[in-house]
Amino acid sequence: MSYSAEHKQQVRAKIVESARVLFNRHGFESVTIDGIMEFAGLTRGGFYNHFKSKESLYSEAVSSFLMGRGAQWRAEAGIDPSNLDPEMARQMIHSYLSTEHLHNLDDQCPMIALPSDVARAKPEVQSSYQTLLEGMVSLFERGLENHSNQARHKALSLAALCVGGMVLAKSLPNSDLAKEVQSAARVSADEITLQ
Amino acid sequence: MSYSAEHKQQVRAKIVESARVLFNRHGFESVTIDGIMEFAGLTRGGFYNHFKSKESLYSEAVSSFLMGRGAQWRAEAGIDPSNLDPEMARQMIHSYLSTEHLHNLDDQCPMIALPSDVARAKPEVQSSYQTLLEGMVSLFERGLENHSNQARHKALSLAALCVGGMVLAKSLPNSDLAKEVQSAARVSADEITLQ
DNA sequence: TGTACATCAGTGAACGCGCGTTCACTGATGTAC
DNA sequence: TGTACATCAGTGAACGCGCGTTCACTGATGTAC
Repeated sequence: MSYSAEHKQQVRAKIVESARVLFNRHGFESVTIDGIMEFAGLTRGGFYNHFKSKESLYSEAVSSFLMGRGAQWRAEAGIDPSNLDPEMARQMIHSYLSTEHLHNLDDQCPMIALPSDVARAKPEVQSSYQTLLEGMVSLFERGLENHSNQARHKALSLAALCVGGMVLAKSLPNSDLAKEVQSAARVSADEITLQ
Repeated sequence: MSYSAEHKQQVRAKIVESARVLFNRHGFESVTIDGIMEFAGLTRGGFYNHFKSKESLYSEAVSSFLMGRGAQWRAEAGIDPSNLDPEMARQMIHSYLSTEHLHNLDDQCPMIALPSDVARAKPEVQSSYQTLLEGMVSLFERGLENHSNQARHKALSLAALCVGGMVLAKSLPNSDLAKEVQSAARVSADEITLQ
C-alpha cells in the first residue's frame, strides 16, 4: 500500500477549496490548473490523480460552499435552521447585502461570484447552483412561515432581491451607487419580511 | 482617398454589434476575434484597423445595447420616457421578467447576460454597465414619481428584483424553479410599484 | 467623361505564448514477513 | 522490531492546440486632371 485513503481525500478537498477560492476571484475560465494546484501547494500533473478534467471541478467547487464556508457563516451568525423567525431572516438578509460580503471575495456566496459562469456551464454545475438557492430560500421560508401564508413566494423574491442587489453592486465602478442599491434592496427586503 | 468615412463607421458598428451578440451568447473570454469578425462577414486581421485590442471592445459592446436593441425594445413596447405612469412601469417589469426575455439570448439585457464578466472587467466596462442600470432606474423612477415620495429607493429595489430574478433563472437547470423565481419577483415588483 | 493614381480597408499567413492534458519517473508510505 | 518490497500520489518536462496580435500584401474606392 501507499498513502492512506483519508490522505488522498484530504488532498482532494484541498484542491477543491483552492479551486473554489480562485474561481470566486477570477471565474472558471481565467483560472488555470497550474494556478489551482500551486495555490493548494502541489504541482500541475498531480491534478489528474484526483479529477478527470478541469470542467469536472466546477460543480464540486460551487456545491462545496454550502457545507464549507456557508456552514461556517451560518454558525457564526448563530443561525439554527430549525428555529427561525422573521427577525433572524432579516439579519441574514442584512448580512448578505452588506459591504463586508461584497468585498470578501474569497468567501463570497458563489451565487453572486459566478452567475454568468454557471449560466454557461453544464447542467451539473447549474444543479449545484440550484442547491445553493434552495438552501437560501428554505432558510428564508422557515423564517417567515409562521407569519405569512405566502412564505414560499416571499422567500423567492427575497432571494432575487439579495442576489440582484449584490450582483449589481459587484458590477458597478461607483461604490456610492453600489451602496445605494444594497441599501434600497435591504429596505425593500425588510418590508417584504416584516409585512 | 479610399473608402468613405461613413463606410468605415458602418463596418465598425457592424463589428461592435457582432461582438455584442457573441458576448451575450458566450461571455467575453470564450469569444474570439476570429469569431467576431467572421460573424460580421470579415476576416481576422481587419479587426485592428478598427480597435486597439479585444478588451477595448467590451465597454462599447455593453453600452451599444442602450441605443441599439434597448431603444428598439422601448419603441416596440410603446414607452415614452417623458410620460410614464405606474402601469407602464409594471408592464416594463413584466416584460423584463418574462420567459421570452430569458430565452432571447441575442437581444437580452447585458446586465443579466454579462454580470460576472463585467464585475471582473476594467472600470471603463463597469461604467457602461452603470449607464444601463441608471437608464433602467430612471425609467422606473419616472413611472413612480407622481405616486410615491420614495421613488428613487423603490426604483433601485425594482432593478435589483428584475436583475436578480433573471440572473437566478438563467443559472438554474430546472425551468420550473426558474419560472417560479420570475413569477415571485413579478408579484413582489407589482406590490412595490403599486403600493 | 475617362484614365492614372494614391490611399488604406481588408486579407490571410505567421508568430509567440499560455493552457489543458499526458506520461515516464521518483520517492514516500504502509504492509508482509 | 527491522528490512525488503509493492503501490501509487506527486513531479515536471513535453505535446498540441487555440487565440491575440502582427505584418506584408492586395485590391476596391474616390480624386485629380
